[in-house]
Amino acid sequence: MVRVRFAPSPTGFVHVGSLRTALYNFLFARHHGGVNILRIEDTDRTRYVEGAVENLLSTMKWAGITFDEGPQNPGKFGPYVQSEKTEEYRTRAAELVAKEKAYPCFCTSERLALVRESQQASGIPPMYDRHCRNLSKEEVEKRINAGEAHVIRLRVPIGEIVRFTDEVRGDIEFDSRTIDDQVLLKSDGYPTYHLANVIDDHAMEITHVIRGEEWVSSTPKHVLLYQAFGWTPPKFAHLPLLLNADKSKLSKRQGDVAVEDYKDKGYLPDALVNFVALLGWNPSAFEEIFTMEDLIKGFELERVNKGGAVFNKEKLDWMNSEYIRKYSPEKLLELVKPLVEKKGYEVSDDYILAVIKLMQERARTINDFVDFASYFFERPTDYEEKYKLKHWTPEAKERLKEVLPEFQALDNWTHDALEAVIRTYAEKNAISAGKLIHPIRLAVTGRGMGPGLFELLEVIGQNESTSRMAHSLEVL
RNA sequence: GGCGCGUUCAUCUAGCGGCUAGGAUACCGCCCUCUCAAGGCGGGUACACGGGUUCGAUUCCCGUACGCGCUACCA
Repeated sequence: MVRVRFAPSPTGFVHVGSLRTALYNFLFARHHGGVNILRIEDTDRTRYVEGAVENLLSTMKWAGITFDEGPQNPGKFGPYVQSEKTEEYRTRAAELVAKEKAYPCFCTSERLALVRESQQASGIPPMYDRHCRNLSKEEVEKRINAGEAHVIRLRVPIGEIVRFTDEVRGDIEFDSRTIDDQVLLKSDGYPTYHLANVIDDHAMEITHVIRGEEWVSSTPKHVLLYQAFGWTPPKFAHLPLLLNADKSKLSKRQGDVAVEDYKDKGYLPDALVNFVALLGWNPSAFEEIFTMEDLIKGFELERVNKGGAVFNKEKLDWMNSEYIRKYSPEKLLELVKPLVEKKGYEVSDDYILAVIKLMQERARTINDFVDFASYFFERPTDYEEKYKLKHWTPEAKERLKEVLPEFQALDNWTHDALEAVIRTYAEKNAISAGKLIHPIRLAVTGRGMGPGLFELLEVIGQNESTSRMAHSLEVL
């Protein structure tokens, strides 16, 4: 039975890279009919952020990623929050000390800093100098009894090659002399990631550890821990990193990295999930739009790429617009309506629906429906300069002045009727219809692009449209 | 610096010894057209480099270069 876990630290927002890791775990579990587990790794009390867990939960729900076991729905392997089981980590650490696989270390952070400094100065790789590795039992006991602060470190064996097989990268090996005597239990009594992670993965019977590439270097430490405990390690799969445009690890400094940012900007969960799924993995040579079911069906660890993937926002935009086009107007209404209300526009659902139908093919995000197309909801306050220069000529103004009464007098305000008015006028005056269409678009929307003018006028309505035209003739 | 991982168009990728190296996004033309978008048609751009192995390497092996990750009592 496949059992995988997503194990984030509640330190704030959910990174899109974390979203992908969570997604791959989810897809893998579902593909194999296995169990997807959520575990909160909150062993660093200094980085804990209030509300982060709630935010995580709602983000996962938004993205459509579900968990079979976790803090919200505990299975029999709980607790699923690491800070709730510190006692066990301490017991386990003591067990390793008793087996001489780990040892107490009394070095102060000041001494550690000094050691590191001098190592770096002389060009030696900065590692713990194992100062406390061979303290006598008596001395250790004495100092502990005296209440001296200490940590527990892993006693890394000397002269061994530590190997593991990565499901996406193949065999990887490390010389144990390059592995630090890692701290397992901090002086505050909390475990480090390495200890807690190994204990929990074993306790929760995790079969596959699917996580980001940044963990490759610490995997030998984990392998050593499994050995020290006498446990069989799970399989490891390290995912390629998500990258900035400059190929560095995707970071906040260079753009949006929080899933919440994308949500707020009007991206659909389906689109973001689809997009992020394809960063590092591809089920097909031709298709690119996949439902969650498609993704589950096609997901294979073997097809995961090794190289990092640049998070290419333009492609996300394209994918998002694909989804917007695919959705029904009614479904979009549910998403657009809250935005309309937030802006304080008072319009009917039917009105919003009409706007959606005109904008659906043009919108890249849900926010476009109210931002980009704001002229459906309020009179434009500024007019696109370039377009104005080109189309708002004295001649155009004269012609608009001439046809305006016809618009005002029109008794069936439909796009057909509107088109007839404009085309007839154009024909009569031997000008192209565009000579009238462009200035009117500018007068009514302030913009140089958008849906067809007749449809647009029909939606905006006779009163509002004609009043905007009259207004423009005065101010422009 | 040390260790590890990686490298096909600008970007995401297909390719698992023999292909005119395919698709998508972006970009550029043309068509459609009231603008934009969509759609249709077309276009340019890639196997990091050097050695092997082989009848034949994008594909296998070894180097080099470059990039990235890790190098905390953070995860």
